[in-house]
Amino acid sequence: MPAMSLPHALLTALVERSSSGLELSARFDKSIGLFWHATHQQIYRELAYLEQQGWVESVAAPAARGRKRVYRVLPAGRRELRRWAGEAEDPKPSRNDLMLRMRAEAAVGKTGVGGDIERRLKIHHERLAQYREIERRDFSGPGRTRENRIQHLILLAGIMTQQMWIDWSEIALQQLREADGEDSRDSGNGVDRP
Amino acid sequence: MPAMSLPHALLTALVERSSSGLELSARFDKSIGLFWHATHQQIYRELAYLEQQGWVESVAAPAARGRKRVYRVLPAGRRELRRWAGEAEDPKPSRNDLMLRMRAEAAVGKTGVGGDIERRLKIHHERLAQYREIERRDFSGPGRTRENRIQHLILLAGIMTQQMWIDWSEIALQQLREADGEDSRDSGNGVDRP
DNA sequence: ACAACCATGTAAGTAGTTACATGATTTA
DNA sequence: TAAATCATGTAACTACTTACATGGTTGT
Repeated sequence: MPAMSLPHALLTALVERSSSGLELSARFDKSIGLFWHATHQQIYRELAYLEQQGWVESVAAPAARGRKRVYRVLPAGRRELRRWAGEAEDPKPSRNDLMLRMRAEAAVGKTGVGGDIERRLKIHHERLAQYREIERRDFSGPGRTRENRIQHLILLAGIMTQQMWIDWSEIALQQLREADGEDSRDSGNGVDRP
Repeated sequence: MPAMSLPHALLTALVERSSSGLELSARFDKSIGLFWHATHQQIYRELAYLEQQGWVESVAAPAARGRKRVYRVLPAGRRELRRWAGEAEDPKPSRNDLMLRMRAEAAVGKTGVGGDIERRLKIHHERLAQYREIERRDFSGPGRTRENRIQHLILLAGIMTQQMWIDWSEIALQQLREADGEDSRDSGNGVDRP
């Protein structure tokens, strides 16, 4: 059986709250968006699939505008979600194009990849600040329910990921500066590996 | 213009050493494999594309078996690789299905996701040990060339990633055990956030 | 001559992205 | 009544995966 992550991610979001496609699309980026992304086109396609499987039902939104439809999870959908969540799967090597560019730089010489690392460093700092703010807002009191703890753990994974790339970027920039410096003069600075 | 990461990853691997498709496929997993994966089917397809672009040329392997062809990067390929490596691109939120399953567990109750975290913890430990071994073998002397430093940085990113998931997994398992414990009795253990 | 393996591929399907189309409601 | 924006979709494409096919070489 294939992985089918996206349909189950949507099922989860709909268990948390029944929504229309566009509402889902907006909520998706803010919550699950830390570790998965989907465009609205994909979401509409998958919603049709969920309904065809009998996992959700949809009704035209009452007293609402246009063609809006609200999707609601059915018991069969909850069962399916529980089944899927218990499945085991190996962690996939995450694709990272920066690492490919690094390797290309190693192979063919200076290409300016350092500039991109600086750009990304800023982005990771911004995201970290955002996540810390969410943590302060939603997970600082003694909320202690199982659900609350798990959601905090997911956010924590996001925080740790951003922090890791910040640490790595700073080491990388320092190493690249040093390598460039040694080309001209001044070799022998104290450099320690992390 | 699309990202086109895979063709450029292959170009990089071929700059490092001219190879046949199957050799590439094997080398790929060991080096670039930390941050990208590709099946041999994909690789053959992309090799045909690289040749069609005039970035590589291939010759029937001399004194070799069967239909084996060896691919070699042309000057235009090097130029293209340098151009691509200097491009800027935002870090993509890495897709992580475990985080989806966590969120599903938060939404519909206990599903046994903890068992999978334990399984993954072992896998991350194994990978970390492997990477540390590579580090010891290939990057422990004072190799100090720019190329050597960059390749070490890529490996370092792999090491830091594994370490991060080990740290996270241990926190997560502890939190899940606590949440389960508090359901029955014994609430109030000293728990600190990292 | 047969098994094991080296080497390259085709076909079909799943997943994700980009560009564009369409109509309905609200706001200026 | 025009612009903005809400809401849902289609079409075409790129990227990746899984299953299978085919022929050549080496070892027994």
